[in-house]
Amino acid sequence: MNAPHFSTKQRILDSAESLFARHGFAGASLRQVTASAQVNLAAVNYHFGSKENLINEVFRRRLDTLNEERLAALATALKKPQFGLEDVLDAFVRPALALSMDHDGGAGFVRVLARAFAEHNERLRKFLHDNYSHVLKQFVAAFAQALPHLDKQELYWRLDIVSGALTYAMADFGVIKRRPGMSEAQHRNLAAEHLIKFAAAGLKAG
Amino acid sequence: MNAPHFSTKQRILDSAESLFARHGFAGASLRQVTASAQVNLAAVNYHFGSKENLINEVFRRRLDTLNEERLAALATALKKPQFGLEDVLDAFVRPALALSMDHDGGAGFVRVLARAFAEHNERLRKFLHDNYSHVLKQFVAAFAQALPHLDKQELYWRLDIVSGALTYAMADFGVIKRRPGMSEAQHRNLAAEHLIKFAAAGLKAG
DNA sequence: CTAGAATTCAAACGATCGTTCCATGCAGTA
DNA sequence: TACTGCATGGAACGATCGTTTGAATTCTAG
Repeated sequence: MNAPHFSTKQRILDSAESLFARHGFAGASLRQVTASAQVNLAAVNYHFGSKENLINEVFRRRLDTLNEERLAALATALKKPQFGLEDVLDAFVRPALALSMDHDGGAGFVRVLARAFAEHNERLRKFLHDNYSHVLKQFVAAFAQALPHLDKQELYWRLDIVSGALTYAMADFGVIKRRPGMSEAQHRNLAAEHLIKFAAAGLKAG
Repeated sequence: MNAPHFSTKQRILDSAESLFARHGFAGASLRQVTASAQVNLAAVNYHFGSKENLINEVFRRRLDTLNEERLAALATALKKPQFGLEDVLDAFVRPALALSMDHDGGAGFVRVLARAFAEHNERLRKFLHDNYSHVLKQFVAAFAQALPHLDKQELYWRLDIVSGALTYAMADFGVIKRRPGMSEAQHRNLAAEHLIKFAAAGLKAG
């Protein structure tokens, strides 16, 4: 399935991402992963140490760039003389949406992300918190600035719903068929508009 | 953990629900389930035939009554001279929200439900479709009536986001602490209002 | 009370899990 | 050419998986 001219590590990561998306972290075995990647079984423990560490690296590979893109987009949005809620949401949604429509595996990763949400795995949450909590913090601050009428507890509560909804929606993006005669870029823009409009309306409501 | 004066089947279902919520369907073994239920390992295959059938029965036990309550609430809402979007959403959300705040295991089941959403398991989806598609149909018809300005494709698209968002939100309800000095019933009502307001705003937006 | 059905039990089945070991292949260096 | 390092190979480790078996036990109807 995977071309042999990529490195062993990369092919393992690609196969792991795809199989974790389809069968979950516990449901996909290292034998399935290495068979799909066409590498030896022992290669996983040689290159990654353990299955759990492989899971972490699957996340790190995508989240490093994804969160950089998000922070860059947020910084751009904050430079606007008067930025609004939609600008903050756009900075959060659009990079992930682009990833979810990526052809070389990114779509699978967003489904892995949705699984991680549902898992509530303690070690996985610790890993994500240790590595990416600064991103969440900056966005919470920006949301608080754009939604001054919400107290902190109410804001957290609504952001929790929004992030869950967005993750779920983006994970299903591969399933939803786009209208005939519409390019993929158009479809992505339309989807982003819907998501942002939807989330903004919910956040502002009340 | 489980009182021994309940039937073997019921104790297995209780333990399975709790462990599936915490570790997933593949992650929770039948040995963990039967140990927690304090029954013999073979009891699962004796009473349920297989692990997969046990999973189905975990869903059936809660969804039978949950969907009955939803349909009853929807029928009541439709009797109103002019029902609105919020009434339909209320009929959908409130029974599930009550379950998610139930003390005897219902809270765990909603997390199981969120997992099923993320799983995209084919056999599980078939089971849910075979048993409860008529409920979804009635709600879609009611939503279409309350949102006449949305075409069918747009409605499906938004309902997909809404149901995913609501499931995620309700699954996390156990985590969110209620304000001090507020009764649980008050907290549930407040949460229902927030969810409905949030979902309604998103559905009506644009 | 007893025969027969229903249930529980300990034990084991083969399969598969993550992990480990050690030999082998293959660079680049002295 | 011999040595050294990393990388890969096949094979096996002990543990655990879902499932099955057959005997022991409990329940129930006549």
